[in-house]
Amino acid sequence: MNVKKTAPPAPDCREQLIAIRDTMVLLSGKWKIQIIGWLLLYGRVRFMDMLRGIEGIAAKMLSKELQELEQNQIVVRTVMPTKPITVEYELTEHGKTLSSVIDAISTWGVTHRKFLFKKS
Amino acid sequence: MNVKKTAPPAPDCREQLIAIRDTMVLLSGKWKIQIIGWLLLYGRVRFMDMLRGIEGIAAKMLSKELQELEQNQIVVRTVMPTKPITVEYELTEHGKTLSSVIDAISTWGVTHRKFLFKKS
DNA sequence: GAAATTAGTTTCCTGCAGGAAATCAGGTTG
DNA sequence: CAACCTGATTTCCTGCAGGAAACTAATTTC
Repeated sequence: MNVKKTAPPAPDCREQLIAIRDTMVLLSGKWKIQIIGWLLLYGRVRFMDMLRGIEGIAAKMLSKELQELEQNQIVVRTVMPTKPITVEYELTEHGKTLSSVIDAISTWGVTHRKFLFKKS
Repeated sequence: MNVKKTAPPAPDCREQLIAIRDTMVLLSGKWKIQIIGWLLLYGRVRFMDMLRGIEGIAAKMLSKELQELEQNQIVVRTVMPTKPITVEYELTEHGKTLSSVIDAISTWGVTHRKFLFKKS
């Protein structure tokens, strides 16, 4: 009976795992992280610019994802009194704190690409 | 015609957005980030311990997600010559570099919780 | 030899995420 | 008034992600 026991689930670690799950629930959906990345890079952006810029996204999806982000206070929606009405989206102060997450993801993507390159 | 033009998609920003997408493809699936978080916290872990510890996951899912992570060289699988055979999983050196991402996600989750608390 | 444990695999089923296209509604242009 | 732009919303459809449960197979314990 000397099967190596791995560590039991410590309660303090649980919290971190819960925090991870909570975050991922907010960021769930195929497009949310890309949308936030876009907003971090460009600041205040019009709906149509995102629709054209984010490759492959459909209007319904963009609209829906933005609504969810707005509900979670990650994004603010502003209707502009322009000729054809335009709507601009930007990150809230709280939304901007997601830059740490997005940066980490983006940076790791570059790291990973280098890793694959070294191998081949 | 003084509609405020938002920034045009600059090619150098594109790269970052692609890196984000690449990372998220690797981490896609309901359980991968939680699994990696678990491995970061506990190091080398047996299959059954994860199955019991990660709340709600089914054997099929755990097996499948681990296989995908192994294919992407995030995780190593080791069969141990124990009495009932056991299999241990751990992060590769490359997999461990994901800690920057997981930490950011975990930390933000805590930040977000505080943010919600302040509001209420 | 029955029961249990480990690590899966297989099958079957379902919901919903997400895509395509049409529609709407307000405003401007020609 | 027809055409076009904006920012959606609605409908319809499909695939596949993911869950539950049963089964395999090797080894050990009782």
